[in-house]
Amino acid sequence: MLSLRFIREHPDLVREGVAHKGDTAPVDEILRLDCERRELLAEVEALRARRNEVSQQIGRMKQKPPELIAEMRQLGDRIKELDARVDQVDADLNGLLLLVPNLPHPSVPVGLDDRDNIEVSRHGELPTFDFEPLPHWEIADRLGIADFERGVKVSGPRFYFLRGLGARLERAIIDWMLELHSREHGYLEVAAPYLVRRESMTGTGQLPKFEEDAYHCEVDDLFLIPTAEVPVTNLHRQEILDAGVLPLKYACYTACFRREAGAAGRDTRGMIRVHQFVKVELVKFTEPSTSYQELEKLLDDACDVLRRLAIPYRIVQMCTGDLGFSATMKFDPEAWLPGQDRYVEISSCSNFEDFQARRANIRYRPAPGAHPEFVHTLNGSALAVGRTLAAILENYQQADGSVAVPEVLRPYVGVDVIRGVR
RNA sequence: GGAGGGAUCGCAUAGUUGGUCUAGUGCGGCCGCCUGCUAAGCGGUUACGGGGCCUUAAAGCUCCGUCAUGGGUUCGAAUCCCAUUCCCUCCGCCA
Repeated sequence: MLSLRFIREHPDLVREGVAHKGDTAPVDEILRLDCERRELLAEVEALRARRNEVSQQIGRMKQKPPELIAEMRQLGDRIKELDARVDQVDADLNGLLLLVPNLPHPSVPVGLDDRDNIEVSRHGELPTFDFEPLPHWEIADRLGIADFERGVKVSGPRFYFLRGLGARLERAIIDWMLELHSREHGYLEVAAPYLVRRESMTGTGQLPKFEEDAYHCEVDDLFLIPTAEVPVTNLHRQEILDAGVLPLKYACYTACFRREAGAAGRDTRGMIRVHQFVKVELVKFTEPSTSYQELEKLLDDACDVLRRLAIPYRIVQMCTGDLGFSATMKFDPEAWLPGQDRYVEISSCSNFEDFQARRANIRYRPAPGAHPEFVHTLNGSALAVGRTLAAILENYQQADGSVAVPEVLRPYVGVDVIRGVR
C-alpha cells in the first residue's frame, strides 16, 4: 500500500497515478478520514495523558478521594467512546488504503490497456518450417504426451494430464531451470507451502481486491497460491532484515492455482490458460536504491532461460494501464509460438518498490542502529513451465510429428527426440 | 481429536499478593575514554508505531500506544478474568 503520509502530502500525484492505472480508488475519502482520525487522536490522547497523571497521583495518596475517582470514571467512559470512533475510522481507512494501487514509475508510458504496451526488443531467429506448424495441443495429443479430454473428465475445463515423456519433460524443465538459477544466477532455492493465510495474500496484494480469482478453502480460511510470489515474498513478513543480507534472491517452483474468473472464452485450448500450472518464480528483496538495476538483472535471468532453450522471444513493457495493481514497472518476455503464429507471455518481471513491503511489513536496517526502512520487492517468472513446454513443442516440432528435445534439456529428459507414447 | 505447559524491549532472563515498571539485569550492538595492537576495563547509549510542536529537511522536544492478539474488570493492568492465535511436550490418528 501507499503510505498515508505520502497520500496526505502529495494528493495530486496519487490521484494522477491512480488515474493512469485506470483505477478508481477513493483518494478523497481517504484524505477526509485521515483528517478525522488525527482530530480524534489529538482529543483522546490529551484525555489519556490526564488520566495517566491523575491515576499516578491517586496511587501515591493514602486516602483515595471518591470525587476524584468518580471524575476519572467519567473520563474513562469518554475515552472509551472516542477509542471506539478511532477504531472505526482506522478500520475504514485501512480498508480503503488496501484498495489503492501502487503508482506507476514516472518513466512508464501512459496507456489504457495492453494495446498501449511497448515492444522493447526482439531476440532470436523465428524458425521456418517446410510444413504447416501445429499448435502444441495437437502435437501433444498426437504424441500422446498430454491428455486434455481426461483432464476435463476428472477436474473440469482448463485441466489436463501429462503422460510419459510429456510428464518427464515438464519435470526436466523444472529441474533444469532451478539448477540454472541456483547454480549460475545466484538464487537460493526454496520449496514453499501451496496454501497460505489470508494475511499473506493481502501482503502481496492479491487481497482484498482480487479474492474472486483465488481458490479458497473456507473451513480453514486458507488460499491456494496463485503464484510462488505469495509464500516466498511473505517469507520475510514482519521482519527487519540486516542490510548486509540484501539483495536476497530466491528461486522457487510451485504449482499455481487460478480461477481465471473473467477469462471465459480466452485460450480455451491447450496449456496456455489453465487453472493449475507449474511455474519457477524468482523473488528478490533489495535496498530501494538498487531495485531497478535488480529488475533488469531479474528480467535478464528470465530471458536467459529462453536464450538457452533457443526459443525466439520479445520483451514487452507494460503501459500504466496494464501494470496491474501492485507493480510500478513491469516487463513481460513473450515466447514465439509458431503453431499459433503469435507471441505469448511466458514470464512477467515486476518491481513493486515498497508497496508489498509496506503491506507485509518487510523492512531492513540500512546501518547498525539506523531506523528500519521498507525493502523493495521484485519478482518474475523464469519461467512459466506449462507455457515453456508449449513453446518447446511448437518450436521444436518436426515434419514427422516428433519433437526434438532442446539441447540443454537432453541430459534431464534422457532422449533427444520425443516420439509417440501409447 | 484429547491432556498439559508456554509467549516480556536483537538474544537470554527478572517481574504474576494491580500503583515509583516512564519494564530491571546479563549478553550482543553502537559511541567515546583508555591502550603500541588485540583483549580486558571504564563511561554513555540501545525497540517499534502513531499524534502534536518546531523545521526547507534532518535533528530535537512532547504526548499516546505496544509486555503474542482481541475483549473485560479497575481511578489505574506485564500483573486479575474471558476468548483467540502461535509454539512446545505427551497421547491418538496419519503420508
